[in-house]
Amino acid sequence: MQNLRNIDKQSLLSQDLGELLTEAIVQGVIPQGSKISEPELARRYGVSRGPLREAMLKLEGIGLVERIPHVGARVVELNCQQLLDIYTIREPLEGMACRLAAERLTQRQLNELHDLLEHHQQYLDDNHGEAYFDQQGDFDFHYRIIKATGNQRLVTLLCDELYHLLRMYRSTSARQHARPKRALQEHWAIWQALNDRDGELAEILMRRHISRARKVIEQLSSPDS
Amino acid sequence: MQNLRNIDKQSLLSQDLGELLTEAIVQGVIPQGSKISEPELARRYGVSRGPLREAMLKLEGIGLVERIPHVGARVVELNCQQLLDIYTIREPLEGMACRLAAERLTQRQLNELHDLLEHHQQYLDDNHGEAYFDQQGDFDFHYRIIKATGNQRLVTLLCDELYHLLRMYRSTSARQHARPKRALQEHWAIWQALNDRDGELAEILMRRHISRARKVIEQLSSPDS
DNA sequence: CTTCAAGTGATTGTCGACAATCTAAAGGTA
DNA sequence: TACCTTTAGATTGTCGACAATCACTTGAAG
Repeated sequence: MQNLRNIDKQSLLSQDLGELLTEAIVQGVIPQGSKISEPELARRYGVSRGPLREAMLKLEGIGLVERIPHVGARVVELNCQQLLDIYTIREPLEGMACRLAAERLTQRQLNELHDLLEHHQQYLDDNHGEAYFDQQGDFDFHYRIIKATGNQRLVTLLCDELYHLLRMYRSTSARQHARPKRALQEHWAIWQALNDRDGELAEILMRRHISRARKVIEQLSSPDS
Repeated sequence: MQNLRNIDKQSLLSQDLGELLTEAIVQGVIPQGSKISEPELARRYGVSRGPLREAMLKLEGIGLVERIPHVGARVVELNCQQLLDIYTIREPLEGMACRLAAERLTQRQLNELHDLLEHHQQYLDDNHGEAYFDQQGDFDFHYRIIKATGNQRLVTLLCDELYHLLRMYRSTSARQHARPKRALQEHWAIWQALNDRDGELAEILMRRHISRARKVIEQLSSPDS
């Protein structure tokens, strides 16, 4: 496990550690709510506590861990309310991203999006229950639209921060993406609007897409309706 | 300057340093684009490089400095495009915040908002050109609405991250808040909608409020219109 | 004069160690 | 038994030092 010492170019130990720990947390290898012991992790990865602490700082910034002074760091426990909060933020932001993307996506990017959806479609039609690719394809679609806005800060905010938490939730929650086919249909509709350069419609469709997903979570959290 | 060693309770050196440096950068004491030397700052504040590096990591997370491996950290240079990007993000987010706040603000909070605006109004009427308080009051208004949503992640995102950059811009750019009275009028209109529990209108007004401010910046960046 | 190479100085990244603080077990008292 | 104090252990926060890398000067060749 401790083959970290990358002879590679200028890769920083703290940076590599950050990515490694992010994956470990997101995929549930380090479970939610578990305490993170600096000496233990440092031994496990064969590094000093310095770079590890710096990596933890980064994870705290993303919101994957919570640190309490003189006590230590724990992996966050993502309850339903926090997840709903994330969707509340995503809805207007990604809606806006769609509107901008409708203006700025190149024809080549639109074609690539089309291929992505077809690829995704085929996977679902073949009835691979493989949640991994489904999730990958789902996120990829959203990522590309967000990046197409050209708003670097928006990209960082959504892709580098919030989406880690979503991936974590989907990895650790037993039920994975309750409605993959319906979601893909909605992606197709969004793509159509983008391809028509209809930003207004694309925004509405994306907002509904996220809003529907949010409602599914809402019902899970309060099944007394 | 180096009276950092707080005998206070459990204040972390890295944490205090982070807040201190944030203020220094936001207020322009450390100018935009300037290089940040770890040994120099460490000497100046009488601390080791460890906590200082951790503070820098935090600042990088906020977006106040940029770090390049093996080279060092620089204070970001906020060009107009990046500022526009921030407003692009704020518009839908704070609009949404207003809609939620219209439902969740208590009467007491609404009254406090009212007092805040009256206080602000008086300052402007007395023709204090004091940009500082104007800015303070402006931000306060937005802060309170955002916090009223109860969405902690939204609060962190806007108040703890994006708003530092705005404060930095207003402190360092010569022209400060070109239209304080007009902006206050818009705040009053928003308050009115909030007080009427008209979330839909409050959202629209807030979006326009931010959109107008964005247009002012847009014209500054490209005066050839 | 320009351009490239080597060398020097400073800065960054990483490490191990020590002090301050917290956690938990042991023991004593009501 | 319940509760508080003490104490031992471990963990976190901070420090100073060393190795790796970069920036800049010096010098030489074309």
